[in-house]
This record gives sequence, structure tokens and C-alpha cells, in this order.
Amino acid sequence: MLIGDLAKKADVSIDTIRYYEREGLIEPLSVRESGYREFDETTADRLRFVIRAKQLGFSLKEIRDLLSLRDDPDTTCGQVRMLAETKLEDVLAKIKVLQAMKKDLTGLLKECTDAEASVNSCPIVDALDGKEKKP
Amino acid sequence: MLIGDLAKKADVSIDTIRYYEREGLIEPLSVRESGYREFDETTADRLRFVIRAKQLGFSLKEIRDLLSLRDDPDTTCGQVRMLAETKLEDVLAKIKVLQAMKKDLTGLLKECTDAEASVNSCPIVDALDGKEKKP
DNA sequence: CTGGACTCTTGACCATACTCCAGAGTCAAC
DNA sequence: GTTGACTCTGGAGTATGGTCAAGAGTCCAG
Repeated sequence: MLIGDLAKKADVSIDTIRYYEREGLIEPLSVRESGYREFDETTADRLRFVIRAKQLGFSLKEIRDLLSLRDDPDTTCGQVRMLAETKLEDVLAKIKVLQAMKKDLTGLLKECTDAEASVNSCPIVDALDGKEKKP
Repeated sequence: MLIGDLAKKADVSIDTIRYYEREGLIEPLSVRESGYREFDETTADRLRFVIRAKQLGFSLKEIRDLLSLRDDPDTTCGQVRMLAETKLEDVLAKIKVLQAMKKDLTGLLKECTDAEASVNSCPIVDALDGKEKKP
């Protein structure tokens, strides 16, 4: 399987595959004299692992860590679990920040009732200006 | 007020202020022969506007748009509102993605009960490998 | 053996929001 | 007039995850 076949299989670009290789995430099974990389199902599986981990929110760096745990037979489930827990905390923290934004934006939009009003009396602009909302 | 004073006042770095100026967000009141920028309360207010908008999740590009609406007396509240609505949608979309990650991670962590187990039977690794969970 | 599709390497570039650096100039106090 | 704190410009660097392009080489079918 050449790089183009793998790219189609995993639905990523050729450049992405080469980038992942440079980053130490995947490795071709072998490389021809000509430089052509050859891949097999094992590398394809590994690439899919990367893609799934990305969907869970792991960075490439973190995926590299996950992969080396996966590769090491002495790894315990607990070690993998720790990475997942840390990631979950990251995700929860991000959600928290976004929830705060959501709350503030929703509040501002609720106050802003007159679309035709001048910007001078726009509660959104006022809030960004640091003005207290009118009582 | 020189740039260092403004930086302290708004609790951002001098470099950030100069960066915002380059990006067209703020402008010093005047510039001395020597190149020294001078700021007043109006610029400080504008800078604080930028900082608050950032906290709401707006990018600098979007803040530039907000500022030009704020500067234009013909702007209506509705125009500002639209930007806020778009931003709220962005935020909601991001929350959705993160909630999905949260759900998946939580599910995996729930399945992974034996921390001492080998990585070969780790449900988290199995899931990333695309294996179905054991029945 | 030729054409077209594919692949190679190297290196630059994208966006975002800064941050840091060197080397030079300025300002106010003492 | 000198010291020390401050400021200037211009450009490079940071992190992330790719994406693109040039120019050369490879592969296989016809």
C-alpha cells in the first residue's frame, strides 16, 4: 500500500500522513530504494488510532504518549487512564470557560431588545465599555 | 500617559499594546517627535473594551469590527447584536464538540475499572483501536 | 519507451495572539 | 552631564496542525 492508498483509506491527506511521520506518530512498514513508503494494515490501524484520539481532543503530542503506552506491553491500564482523566479535565475546563461566555453573551442579547436603537444606547456596547446596565 | 502607564492600568504587556496598535485596534492620542506614544483615558477605555470583548470570546479581527461599529454613529444596535449572535453560535458549537468529547471520555473511563490490567485489555486503548467493547 | 499518475524532499507558508530581542534613542532626576 | 528607567523600531520566535509548491524522480500500462 502506497501513501496515496493509505490517505484514501483513512481519509486524510498525503501531507498529513507525512507530517504525522515527521512527528513520530506513524512509520511506514518499509521504504523502497526510490524513497517510496510502503504501508500495511498495521500502520493503517495506527493511523486510525491517531485520528480517533484526535476526535477525543488529544493533541498530537499527547497521542504520541498514548501510542508509546500502547506499544509497551508493560503498560497498565491505569497509565492510559491517567492521560484520559487529564484530558477530561482539560475538556471540562474549556467547557466551563465557554459556558461563562455563553451566559454573558446570552445575558447581553436578552438586554438588547431594540435593534433599531442607536449604538449609543446599545446595552452590548455599553457592557463592553464597562458601563453598568441601566436600572 | 506613556505606554508603560497604560500597560499597568489595563494589566496587559507593553508589547500587547503595541501589537493591538499594529492590528488597528487602538491608537495613541498623539506621538511625540521622539516616537513616544501618549495615551489618555479615552484610549484606556478603548483598550478595556478590547479586553472585555476578548473575554467574551471575540477574536481581535472581530473586535476590530465591533470597534468600528462602536465608532460609527450610524450604527444600530441590531448590527452589534448580529455579531454577538454569531459569536454565541460559535460558542455553542464549541461547547457541543467538547460535550461530545466529554461524553466519550467519561464513557471510556467508566469502562476502565481495573487500573492494574495490562494495556492489552484496556478498554480505552481498545476503543481507540476501533475495537468494539466486550459484551 | 513514453506518457501520465504518483511520490520524493525541502522548505516556505497559513492563522492566532502574542512575546522577546537587539541596538538605539529619550527622559527626568540628581 | 550622567545615570537609570523607559521607549522606540524591526524583525524573529512561540505553539498547533497542518497545507502547498517546486523540481526531480518513479512506476506501470499500453
